[in-house]
Amino acid sequence: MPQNATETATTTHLNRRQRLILAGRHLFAEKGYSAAGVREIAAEAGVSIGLIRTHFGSKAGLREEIDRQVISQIEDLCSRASEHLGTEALDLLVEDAVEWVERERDALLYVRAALMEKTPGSQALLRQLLEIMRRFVALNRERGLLQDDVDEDWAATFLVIDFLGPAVLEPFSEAEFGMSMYHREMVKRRSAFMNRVVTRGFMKS
Amino acid sequence: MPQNATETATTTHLNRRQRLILAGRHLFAEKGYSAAGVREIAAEAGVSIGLIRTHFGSKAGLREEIDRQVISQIEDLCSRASEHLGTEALDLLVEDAVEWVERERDALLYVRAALMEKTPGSQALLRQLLEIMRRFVALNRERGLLQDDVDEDWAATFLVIDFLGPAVLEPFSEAEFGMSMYHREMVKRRSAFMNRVVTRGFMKS
DNA sequence: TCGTATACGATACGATCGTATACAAGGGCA
DNA sequence: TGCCCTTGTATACGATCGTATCGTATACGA
Repeated sequence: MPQNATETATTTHLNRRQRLILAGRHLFAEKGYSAAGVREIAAEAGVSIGLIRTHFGSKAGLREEIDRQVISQIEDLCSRASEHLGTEALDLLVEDAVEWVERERDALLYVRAALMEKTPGSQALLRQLLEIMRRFVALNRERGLLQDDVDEDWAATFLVIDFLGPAVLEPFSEAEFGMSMYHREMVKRRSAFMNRVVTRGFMKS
Repeated sequence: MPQNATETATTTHLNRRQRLILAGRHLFAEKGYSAAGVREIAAEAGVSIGLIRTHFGSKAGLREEIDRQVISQIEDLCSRASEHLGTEALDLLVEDAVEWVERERDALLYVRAALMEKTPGSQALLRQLLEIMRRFVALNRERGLLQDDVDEDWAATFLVIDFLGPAVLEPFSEAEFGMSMYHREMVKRRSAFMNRVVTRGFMKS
């Protein structure tokens, strides 16, 4: 039943399916997979429960589809930054990430929630982040932008943690810092600090 | 009904109550609050479901009690490190944390899970961590161990993220790194890397 | 225009959820 | 001894969970 006559069958299909994905992503991110019910998701999407079964087979199938879409977004997000080098690339990644978070806040919070529950999707997501950061570190070493005797594995892990950290803190950010971790002002300060840390540190030896 | 005649009423009480707390902590950490059922918790503790109501009023009450105990443990953990200065204190914190994780692995994973769900308990926990790191940074500044023009708020946040990061990655660690994040070898490398980062960074400017 | 496949909604089903109730055993005290 | 409070188990209750089923509406090819 198209909502208006101009919609074709195909767009209606995609719309309902996509509405379910967006609603699921939002509620999984907000309350966690277990706490978010299929009725709630269907209600938020404005469709009936049965559609989840039709399109995704089950609640778990819906999650898998959401995982695919979000992982794809992260790939796009990081591909641009990985073409650059040095702290400039990190700045670029932060910049893109901020733009992405403003546009798709639910996707970020979904990543956060997914990492909390150990699923094949979250494992894939983390592996991908690690891979990206490892390539970044290796590339910088080849170009001589790395200091001597750096533990490259840990450098990559460090970058992953630094990327995920703000997302983990985000739900508490308003209460603790008075604004989102991805607020312009916050990002500017964080970016400046991290830039300094990776090049000079902040403590005397 | 004591399980054996040598147990007094009091120790039986404490044992059953504490067994519920330990089982709840374990299952909340493993599957998340929503996915862990009261029957499952009671079964793991080896008591009947009704005891949760008797001792904690409800499932939520049980969580609050677990929160209190875990927060108290974190307090103890950090109090020793906060009496020291410089990178030495960080090493000390890492050392204590490792010993604590080996002893109370569930507690760490519970912290991780609690941070994923935004509850009063998790908010309190994060606030406490931030407070500890802020004091640490301020103390180091007073003693002249901080470099000039450091954004102290972000330095504290950075330390919190660095403290929580390994816990967040822990469930994936075996698959990605072949060992726990808190394995001796892992800790040694991480400690060395972080020590270097906070004093010199790892990239050329 | 008819036939068929698909999209969709309404509703029913069985399982499991957290909680409430009923009741038993034992300790402390009058 | 009689009473009460605590600790504890067993079980029942209503709600909600995810899923299955079925009827119908729509789209599209012959």
